[in-house]
Amino acid sequence: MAYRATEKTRKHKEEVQHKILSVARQTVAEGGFAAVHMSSIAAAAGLATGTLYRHFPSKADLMAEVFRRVTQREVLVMSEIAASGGAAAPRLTDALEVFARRALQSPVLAYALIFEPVDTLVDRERLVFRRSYAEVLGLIVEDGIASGEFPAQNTAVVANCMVGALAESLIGPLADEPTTTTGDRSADIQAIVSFCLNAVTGHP
Amino acid sequence: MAYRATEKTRKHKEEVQHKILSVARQTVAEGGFAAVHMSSIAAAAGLATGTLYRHFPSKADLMAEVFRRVTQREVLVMSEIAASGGAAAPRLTDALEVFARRALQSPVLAYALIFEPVDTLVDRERLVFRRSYAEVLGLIVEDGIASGEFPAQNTAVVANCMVGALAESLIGPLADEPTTTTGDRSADIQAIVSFCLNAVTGHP
DNA sequence: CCATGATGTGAATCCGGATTCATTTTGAAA
DNA sequence: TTTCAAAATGAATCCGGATTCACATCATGG
Repeated sequence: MAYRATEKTRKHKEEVQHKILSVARQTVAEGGFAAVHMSSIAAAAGLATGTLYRHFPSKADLMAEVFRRVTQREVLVMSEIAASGGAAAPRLTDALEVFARRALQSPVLAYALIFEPVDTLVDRERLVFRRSYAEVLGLIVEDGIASGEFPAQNTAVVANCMVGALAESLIGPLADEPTTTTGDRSADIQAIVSFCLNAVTGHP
Repeated sequence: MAYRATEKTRKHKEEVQHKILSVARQTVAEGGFAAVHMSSIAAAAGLATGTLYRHFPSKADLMAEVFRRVTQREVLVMSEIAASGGAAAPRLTDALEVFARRALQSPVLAYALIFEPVDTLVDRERLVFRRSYAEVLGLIVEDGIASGEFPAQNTAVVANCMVGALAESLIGPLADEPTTTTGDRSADIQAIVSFCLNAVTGHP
């Protein structure tokens, strides 16, 4: 026995992985998944192409990992808001608004996470991602129903509808190449939020 | 001068093009865009691969054309319903229901048209497609506002929200491999329709 | 029947980026 | 210092389907 992994080694390995993921994340945030190439990631991370494969079995896996990390953060932000106490309606409003504001803040990333075609592995993660959002929103709606704020309704479907409404109306338009200059977007946010609130609040 | 295109020739050319488009459409309907290969299209149409390129400059163009034709039909169906007379609310209901029913009738095609990643050219068409749907729905909402059935609202955003809600809640779930066996889907349709109607009808 | 250009053919080529792997470098222990 | 194994390297390879193209066939008008 003349070699054994040690603390230092392990730490270094972790750092490298982190570096790779970080560079990849940034690349995605700037140019979407389409802009990601193993060679450029390697270059930007100060590594050789082959080295990436010491840490990730394939580009698809790397992309999936990046996706997972970014979306986890996003969902966390929303779920924290959802978990805050108080009436359901304002919580729902807040949750929807956060989604919207964050999306408009980093449109490229938002587009990448919600719509951009990548590959099967990432698409699978995307499903999880969307479902997570739906779950968070669904929980709020359930609370509202329990407390009598909202009428009874199919929370699963309703939650999906809200996710779809947000995605389509906010990010869909971003699919056009040039990010349309805006500011009146905040008006859009209002419209979307009241759309969803009306829908959930219903009226007998 | 020893050759000139004639009626017969032109007709034949058209037939071949039609055949190609038809075969391609069917392939997409059965297996999505992923299942389309120039070679198999050619084989199924009884042609050589190269022949396809006599009629379409590239696979992307062929796909885009297929997409365009199929979606035109779809939008037409909905817009006819939208244009029928009567109050806005029932028209909106009908329009949404038609979308839903058709989507569930051919899930693979619906997924292909709404979500499946293909290529830039098709993605551009998809944008047009979605916008067309939104326009149709938006017109109904405008009618409703004009007639006092619905309160004033941002019709453009609202229309997008409805398209998103439909897409996400109906077709999103279809992204899972095995088309989940169903029947209770019609319950989902009801939930989606009332979601949208509540949203648009609002409540003072 | 001939000349001409359109149309059809399908095997060979192209393509661009992911992936591999023989080689070199580095770190650990003895 | 030496030896073993992990880690790094990056040029060469691989890949699979779109695309091309040299050649054959067909339709047209003379």
